Amino acid sequence: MDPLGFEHHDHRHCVHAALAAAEAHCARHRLNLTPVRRRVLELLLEGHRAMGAYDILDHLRAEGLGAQPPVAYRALDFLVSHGFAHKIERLNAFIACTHPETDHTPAFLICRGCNAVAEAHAEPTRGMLGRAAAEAGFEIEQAVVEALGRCPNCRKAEEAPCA
Amino acid sequence: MDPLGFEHHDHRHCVHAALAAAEAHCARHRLNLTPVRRRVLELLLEGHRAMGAYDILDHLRAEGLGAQPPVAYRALDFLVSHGFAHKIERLNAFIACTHPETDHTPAFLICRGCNAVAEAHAEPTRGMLGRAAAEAGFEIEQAVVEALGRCPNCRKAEEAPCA
DNA sequence: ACTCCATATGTTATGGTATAACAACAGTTG
DNA sequence: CAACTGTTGTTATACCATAACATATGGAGT
Repeated sequence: MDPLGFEHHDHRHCVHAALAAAEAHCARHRLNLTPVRRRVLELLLEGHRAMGAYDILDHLRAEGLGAQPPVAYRALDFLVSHGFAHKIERLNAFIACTHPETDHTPAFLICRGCNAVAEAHAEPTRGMLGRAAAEAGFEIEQAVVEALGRCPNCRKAEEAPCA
Repeated sequence: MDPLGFEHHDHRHCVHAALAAAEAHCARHRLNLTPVRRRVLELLLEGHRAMGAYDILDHLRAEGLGAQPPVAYRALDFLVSHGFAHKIERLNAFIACTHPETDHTPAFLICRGCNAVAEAHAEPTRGMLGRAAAEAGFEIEQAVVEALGRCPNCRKAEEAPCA
């Protein structure tokens, strides 16, 4: 397990840092990072991959933080709507944001081998799509950009099947 | 109802033309455009918008063409895998392709006012996303590009609330 | 004609994702 | 304290999708 940038890194550290950043952000913006919401963000950060709402719910249940789907979905809605997490439409799953604070339109690279997800940056209002939208008189408010393919690790594994 | 390019057009004609084109393509490529598959494509073309699998299924049922979900899903799988239709991940719905034959990576403009969907063309392997993927060593095989926003008609309606 | 095989359809059952609707409670503001 | 806002808890249900197996249908080869 070493997704996101498809590289290894100090995971323990990044979880804590992201959590602290989220807390600071919420304090600054008068947002209520309740125990459930905080824990869901932590779970997403720890998992460091796309997780289904019911995966999350299983953890919450085990910890006595809520037993019904709406509990998980509400926490996820909060995180997504404030930019702490994103939904991967293609997977019906959620993932912690790797650069919150930064105003960004996320794009995802989803590996079909290991399901790792890396977050990149897109500018949907530019390029061909932006031009097409402008021509059609369409106002883009939000965009889902998800590329499916194979991450470097899985490509390597396929070329050199030494396992 | 006048989606796709967000403009009015001779709908009757485009349904027939698209259906004829699909038939020709299937004949040429030895694909089996069975009654169910043909009818599902026709429904998508007639509806001219994103339709859920169960919407489709309701029609099929009413026409005695199949009563269970797999019937609809299988026909949709066929159409999608041969490029006659696309799945809109964001809506969990399907839409007829507006330019089959052409080899293309579809991108969609989805209006949150009227749910109309226009199909544009994207080149995910270029631009920022392509660069990010190349840097990460990620090989893009397929891409989902879906922009949400407001179509010209709904924008107009909002500015001049004369209804 | 008959068997074999591939493809397509039919059906049952189930699994996975998501939300509506309402009840209860906490904090805070006037 | 009363009214309000926001959060959580719970029930119930709706919606989306597929696994698994049974049944047909239509060639290809003999």
